[in-house]
Amino acid sequence: MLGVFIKHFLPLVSKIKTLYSQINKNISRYVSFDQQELEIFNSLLEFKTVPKKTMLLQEGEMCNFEAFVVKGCVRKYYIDDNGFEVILQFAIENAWVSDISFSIYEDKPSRVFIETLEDCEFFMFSPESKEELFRNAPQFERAFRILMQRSLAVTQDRLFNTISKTAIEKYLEFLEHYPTLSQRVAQHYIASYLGISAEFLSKIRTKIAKL
Amino acid sequence: MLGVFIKHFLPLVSKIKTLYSQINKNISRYVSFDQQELEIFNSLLEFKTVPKKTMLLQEGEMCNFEAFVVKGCVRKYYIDDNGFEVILQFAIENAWVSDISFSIYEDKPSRVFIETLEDCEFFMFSPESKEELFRNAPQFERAFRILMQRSLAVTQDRLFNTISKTAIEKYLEFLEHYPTLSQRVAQHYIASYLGISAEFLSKIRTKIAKL
DNA sequence: CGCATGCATTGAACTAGGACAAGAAATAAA
DNA sequence: TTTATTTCTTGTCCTAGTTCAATGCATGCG
Repeated sequence: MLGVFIKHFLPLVSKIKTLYSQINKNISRYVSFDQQELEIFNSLLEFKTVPKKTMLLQEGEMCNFEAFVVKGCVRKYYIDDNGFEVILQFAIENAWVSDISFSIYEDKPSRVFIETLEDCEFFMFSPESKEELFRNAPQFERAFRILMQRSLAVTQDRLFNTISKTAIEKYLEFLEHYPTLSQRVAQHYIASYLGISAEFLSKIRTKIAKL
Repeated sequence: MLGVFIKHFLPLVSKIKTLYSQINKNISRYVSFDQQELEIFNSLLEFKTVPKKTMLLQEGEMCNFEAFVVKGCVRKYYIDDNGFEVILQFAIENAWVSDISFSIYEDKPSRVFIETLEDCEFFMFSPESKEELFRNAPQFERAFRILMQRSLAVTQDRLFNTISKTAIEKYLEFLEHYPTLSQRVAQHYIASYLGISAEFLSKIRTKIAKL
């Protein structure tokens, strides 16, 4: 009996500890928290395992989570008027994904989809838990403000690139910026992220390879 | 003596009151504050009048302000590798402008310029004042987080449009979204904002006019 | 007032990137 | 292993948008 406990339960406890320390490290990046605050935070998170090719959010639904990617890879995308997918974000280890856009144009339903591309592990955070967190440990308000601010900076930078750079430049910059991602996800997803057609990306790649 | 006071000073006091109520209304949009909190907030703001065509921020400088536009219009823009301006934001009455990007790639100097397009009135907010505000009235952390969140949603939406829509669609959507702006700023600025050439925007406009 | 500088328009030639189609390669499924 | 499905490549033709003039129109400014 004790043997079973040691063999199965202890490693699990140890894994969970590692997972919490992963997200705690992330949230403490710009604001430092004491042990008690982190425990409040951790108690409000829900750990979740999701197989690949699973939809976390469908068009028109209300997004009732913020997800921290412990492991795996997801894409967040829109579908435009002609039925084309436009990928807004890849989220891999230690990134956050959620849809915040619904709050803007309250009348229009959100067109955002969020889908896992690999088997994933998440910490999920509901709006209610978030409110409770802010009530019990107001310092987190600050941490989330800074996270938001960084996302905004990244998005602005990407907007600038999208407007001012050629397809080749965008692709090279993508490779530099997300070196592992080109191995992990299909080319046509990268094309969709860069705002170019899959065929053209392929042509770019052969051109680059010939240099 | 009293006559002078009544004639000059009282109207000024009244104007200042109106100005404060304008920014207070804006900051209270998603979080409500009591009178005392608003007074702390107001005491940390600096009111500033700036003539048109003035640079508030130059490339490479550190952005040491967040500006609330009381009156007037400014543009925030990057310059790309070929020397072309790309306008990231127009800020008019009741909008905030600042450069938050410097915090991301700490090594590279910021390429952002902020310039007034009309005679402007601002409330300026320094990073130090902001910290002091958060210390003395932590509720503001929340308000600024939500402002950030809205900016992010707007920017994401714009990124999506930039990628997925044609120039005509983008222009029509711009007109709908910022109806007054097309009267207030030069066409080529709007073209730069939409990510198209000034000539092509002109062609689009004549095409639209003929319908 | 005339002049200069910036702004909008129009046209002609050009190009980056898209759309479509058809095959090759790779991955999954059976 | 064979088959099926998805992904990647390559070629041809096509178009949205650019670039580079040249010209007319404003607007400010000495």
